[in-house]
Amino acid sequence: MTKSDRPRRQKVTLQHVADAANVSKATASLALNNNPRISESTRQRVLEVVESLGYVYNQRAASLRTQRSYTIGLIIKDLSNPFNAELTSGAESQLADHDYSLVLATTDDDLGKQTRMIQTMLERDVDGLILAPTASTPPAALRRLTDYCPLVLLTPYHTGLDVDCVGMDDENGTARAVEHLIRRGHRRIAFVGGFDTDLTRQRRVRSYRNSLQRHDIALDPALCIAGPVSRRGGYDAMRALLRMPAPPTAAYCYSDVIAFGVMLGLRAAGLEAGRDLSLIGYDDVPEAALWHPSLTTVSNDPRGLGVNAAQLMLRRIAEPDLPLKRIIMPSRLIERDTTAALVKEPR
Amino acid sequence: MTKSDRPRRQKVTLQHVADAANVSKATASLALNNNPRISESTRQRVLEVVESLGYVYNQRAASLRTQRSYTIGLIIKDLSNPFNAELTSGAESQLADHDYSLVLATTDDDLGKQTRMIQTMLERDVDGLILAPTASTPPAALRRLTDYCPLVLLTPYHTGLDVDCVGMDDENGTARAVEHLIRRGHRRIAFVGGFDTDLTRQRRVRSYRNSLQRHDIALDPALCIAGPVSRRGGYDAMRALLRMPAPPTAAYCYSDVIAFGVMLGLRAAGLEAGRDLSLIGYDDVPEAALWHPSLTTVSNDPRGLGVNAAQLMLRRIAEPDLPLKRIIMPSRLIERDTTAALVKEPR
DNA sequence: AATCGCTGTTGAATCGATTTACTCGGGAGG
DNA sequence: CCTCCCGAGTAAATCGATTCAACAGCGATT
Repeated sequence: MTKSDRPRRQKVTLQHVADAANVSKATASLALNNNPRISESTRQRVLEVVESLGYVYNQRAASLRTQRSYTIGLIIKDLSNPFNAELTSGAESQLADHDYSLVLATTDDDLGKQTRMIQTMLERDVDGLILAPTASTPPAALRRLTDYCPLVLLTPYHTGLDVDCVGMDDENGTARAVEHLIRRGHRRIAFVGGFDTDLTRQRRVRSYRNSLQRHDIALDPALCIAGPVSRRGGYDAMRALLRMPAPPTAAYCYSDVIAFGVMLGLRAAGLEAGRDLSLIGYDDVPEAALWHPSLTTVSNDPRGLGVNAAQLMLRRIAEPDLPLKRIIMPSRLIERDTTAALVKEPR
Repeated sequence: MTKSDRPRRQKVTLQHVADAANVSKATASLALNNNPRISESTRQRVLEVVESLGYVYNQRAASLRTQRSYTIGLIIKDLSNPFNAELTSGAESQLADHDYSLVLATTDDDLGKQTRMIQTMLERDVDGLILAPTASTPPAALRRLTDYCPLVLLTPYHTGLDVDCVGMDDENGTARAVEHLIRRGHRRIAFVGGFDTDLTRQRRVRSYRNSLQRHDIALDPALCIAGPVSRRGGYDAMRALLRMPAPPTAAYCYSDVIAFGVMLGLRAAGLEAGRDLSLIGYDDVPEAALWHPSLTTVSNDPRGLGVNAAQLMLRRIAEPDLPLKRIIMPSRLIERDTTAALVKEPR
């Protein structure tokens, strides 16, 4: 048996509907669009024919005339990352609520692939593009892009471009975490994980340094460790830190997964987070609450990020002349057991 | 400052390109499509003009004539689930490799929303639809759908329809897990988590029962516990099991997250998985290897599932008359610490 | 009876590409 | 010298909708 046994049905067009309902194509179109100039009886007749013929509206054909595709492109680095999956999920449901479809593409953080995907999106004629640009994206390319379609960037980074942005508040989230540690009496606080090419990390490191300096704590470059964003990365970093002559008493990690690795590294040395070292992660992934001991972390709302990006895009499409908007999503510190009082509260 | 300061540029069409290159629209089109009838010098001239005017090809307009949109729809239940995120990621990259775009929609496992999303996809005129149908989907609806576009179902369930399918091998995965426990001497083996409306769970429960019967172990319905797919669900189920007069000595869980809950439930009673109860999960999520003790689990390849679904769709589009194909992805058992020998190996 | 206004409908142009059938000038073959 | 063919290019139809100016009826007004 092959699929050809039952051939695909011939496509039913508006012309067929019009013929069957004994009206013109124009009338059929207006009827389906609930135009008040069409009488109720005619509209009903058209609707009945639509039903009986199994007509499906061809948005693609219509968009040629209307110049709107009701389609938004989303370009992210990858979907394997739960953060991005949540973000995408939020954007998708927000768009679906407004009858827009989501076209998805990933770049694997590769500029060449990003360029190709942007091109594809423009050829697909999306009504707007939501883009998480790779770090190496030249600002000129983004500016040029705004000539072709509305753009929303997923970054809090102020590029000096007049482009709508939605991003996380890395600065404040970091400041809150580091100051929490300082308030508990810590002076030697490590920053663990991530690579310096990452814009998000650059922002967090900057804020980490500022917080220390605000409290007159000398910076020790050796306490800022770069490495892969994985458990392994955290594990290795912790082992290295423990070999130092004066190991840190607290660590602030670029992400929760790194923090988990740090905890494993500690445990391998017979130490425990919370008791022997205060630890804070970033992201508040579900395991953070369930790990033992539970992880203090900075909470993000990736889904909210996606929702906001989609909302902003829809607003921009509806009112192109609205002033620029830059949304920074707040972060908050979730206090759990890895920062239970190690050193007594001062005073 | 408002966005209107720099107005969007007027769209450049093929007609503009043709005019600027002093050729007809037809010639311009043929040149861009590398048609051999167009001389090399003319082709070059057209390409130069394309570059200088910043022309972008309008796939949407072209598709009206060619009847191909180079777009595939993917409808899943939700993206928050890492399994689905991986699946989507696999499908997207496979499609991108063949210059197809992915249009994504989610149903939240709601039949009404699924119906609406299918309708939207058809209106968007996708070249094919990959669908993870909700359990309550009437087979007739799926059959009707095949009249409108090529369809690939994400399910191993044999619906009796002549539709291409890609699914996981729940039966074998389950059999392997349960027989592993039986071989280690267990007789009272619980099945934990999920609800009976879920087709995947139905298949696993069936296989679980078959395995027990094959080894002449009497079924105890009280050992099969339904509940939410969450840590909480696993926790509550385990507490209930421990209150039984004769608690099970092993548990097979519908998913890893449930297994994590079971471990927490055990721990709350002063017991430990691996030592006091053998435990197997399903999915092999990344934490499974890192939890303490590490979790024995059935490994799936969700990304491979997505890749296969996309491949099958592309093949179907290329050769509509190919025989039906039903791909079952193999599962394998990953042995870790939660099934370390509790009872001595028999013999 | 001529005019007006109103309602409901329609013919035709349009969106931006593809594709078919045709033109045109020049060289090969008889 | 006439025909035929060939290579290079083009005019026009087409895909399936939207949209607007125009237009039939028809009852009411003058």
